[in-house]
Amino acid sequence: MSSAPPGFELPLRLLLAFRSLIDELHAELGRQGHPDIRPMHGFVMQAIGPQGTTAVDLGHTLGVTKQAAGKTIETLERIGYVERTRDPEDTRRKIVRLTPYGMDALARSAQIFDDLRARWSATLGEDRLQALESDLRKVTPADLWRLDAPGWFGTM
Amino acid sequence: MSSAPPGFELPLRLLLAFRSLIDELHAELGRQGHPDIRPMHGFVMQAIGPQGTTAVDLGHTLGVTKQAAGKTIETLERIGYVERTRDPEDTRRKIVRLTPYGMDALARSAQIFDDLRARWSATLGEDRLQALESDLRKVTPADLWRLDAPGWFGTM
DNA sequence: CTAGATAGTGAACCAGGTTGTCTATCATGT
DNA sequence: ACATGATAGACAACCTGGTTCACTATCTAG
Repeated sequence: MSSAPPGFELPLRLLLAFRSLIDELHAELGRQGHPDIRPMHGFVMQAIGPQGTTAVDLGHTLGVTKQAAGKTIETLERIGYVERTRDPEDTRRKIVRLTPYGMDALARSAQIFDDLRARWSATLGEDRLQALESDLRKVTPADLWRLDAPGWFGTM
Repeated sequence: MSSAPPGFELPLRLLLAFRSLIDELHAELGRQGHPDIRPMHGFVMQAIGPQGTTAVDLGHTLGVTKQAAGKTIETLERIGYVERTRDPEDTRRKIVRLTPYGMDALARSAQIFDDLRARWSATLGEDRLQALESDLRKVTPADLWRLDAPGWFGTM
């Protein structure tokens, strides 16, 4: 039986790999006119999506409380990535929508992630990369968004 | 050319995979007498190692300020995982060492990580898992510890 | 023996999470 | 028609784990 590395290397490599993608994303986003965006903003905007959402829904999607979602929305609003409007159908609700600036960030993120994936593909070979993705799918939950990403590392 | 998934799936899967390992580690650690330990504590204790360190060194290893390292050490001391003694060679320095309780947590973590890796190996096949690890090594920095793990997601 | 570097600490601040509480609005059953 | 309960959002107080700035104590070198 060939020697397996110590088990603790695996999680570290996964985190490091994640980090390196995110770091490169944000370095590139900074160069492309989005210097103030931070990792969780990208995830949150991805979760908001083009059609908008509400604080409660967003909290539900991300697995955080509505208050936390509300704070994050406030921040994103302050830096110009989203805007809130009252829902005329239900005046309790406020619809959170990406601004054109936010849409731009989201589109650029998608492009940059594709480019980064292409770089990995060039390094590892597309077949190996697809195998890696396929393997990761086998060991992770189906729902991509329930990652409780914002702050989970600090609080759990 | 066969269809590649959108690039943003990859980082999410990496994070999710990391999370799931860490969550299972801590669920198991909780069952084995370490209910208060939290994700970053494991990393920090791993970084402290059996021979001990100092706040400045630890901060350097983890990529955070010495003050942040000091706070974390304080927390670990409070819950009994490390202890600090003055260095007789240089009375400015305080050597941080794992207590037997801390050693126990570290040993159990290592065992649990090995078990979790074995589970992945059973799910994916040992060859695929080794391929995955090898691929991750190709796209991550060599130094396993420079992950700025504690809180990095919140602050960057 | 003084000047500069280094170890640790404290204070003030920030981000992002939590729980608990409150108001406004919607929806429903009598 | 209206009281009751559920829901959306906001506010406050608090926790963690980061940051910077400032300070003391100690070591090291010229």
